[in-house]
Amino acid sequence: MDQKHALAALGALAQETRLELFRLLVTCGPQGLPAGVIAERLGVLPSSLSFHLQQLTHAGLITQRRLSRHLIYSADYGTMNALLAYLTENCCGRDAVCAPVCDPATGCTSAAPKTTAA
Amino acid sequence: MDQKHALAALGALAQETRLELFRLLVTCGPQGLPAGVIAERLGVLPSSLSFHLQQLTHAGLITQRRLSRHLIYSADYGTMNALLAYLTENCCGRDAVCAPVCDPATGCTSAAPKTTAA
DNA sequence: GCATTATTTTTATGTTTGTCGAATTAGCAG
DNA sequence: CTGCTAATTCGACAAACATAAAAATAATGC
Repeated sequence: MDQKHALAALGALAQETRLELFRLLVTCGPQGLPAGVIAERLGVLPSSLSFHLQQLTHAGLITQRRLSRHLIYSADYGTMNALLAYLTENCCGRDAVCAPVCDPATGCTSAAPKTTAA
Repeated sequence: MDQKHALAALGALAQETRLELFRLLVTCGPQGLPAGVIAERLGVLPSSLSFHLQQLTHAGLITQRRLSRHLIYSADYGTMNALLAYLTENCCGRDAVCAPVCDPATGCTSAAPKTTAA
């Protein structure tokens, strides 16, 4: 992740509706939610939601897929992890990065795997 | 961290100068840097820098202390960690939080210690 | 007290951003 | 093709934001 992408991601998250929306999708995992359900849950007009979904999508924080008439949105954990890594890069003057790794496949583990060595 | 504070932090970071500034301070550790040095390094006018320092301070991402005539700014790792935790809360539908822990005292370790020692 | 350096506050301006309602595209069923 | 639902795009307006120059505050040393 470079500065440009980090700024896009941070800018996308720095808004009430979008932050709620992203956190909602984060808890839903790769399964995601259709736009209509999201609009209802957040209590936001469809046109507004569409605007915010676009911002998050453009920032790479969420992805879209179609299921019949519905558009399903889900969080992009890769971008999320990259953003966290960018923010914590070289923290405390070290070469290390104290970033988490949220991987829905492995069940949301932190940076250091407990048993399986890389 | 609640939504209000998270929004303040994200909004503060969602700006080129401030993101650079924060990352600079993150790499400097608790020691921090005086405002003048930061202004020179980032190539921004003192008045602009002051504005951005205020935004970051108000968001709780950095702290200020005086050293003679200089005002020294340093990153607030506690707020940073809280923000990362907020973003990753209940990820993948679990109760867990895959948040990192950046602690300058212990050397910026991730949630799980890097070596075998617990 | 007065000059000097370090930093902040103020004021003004141009740009970006969020919201809402209406119109539009997209897919599906009869 | 017509109707129906799901979601997006468009257009206009108010609000929030970043920037720069100038004035003001704060601490230090003579």
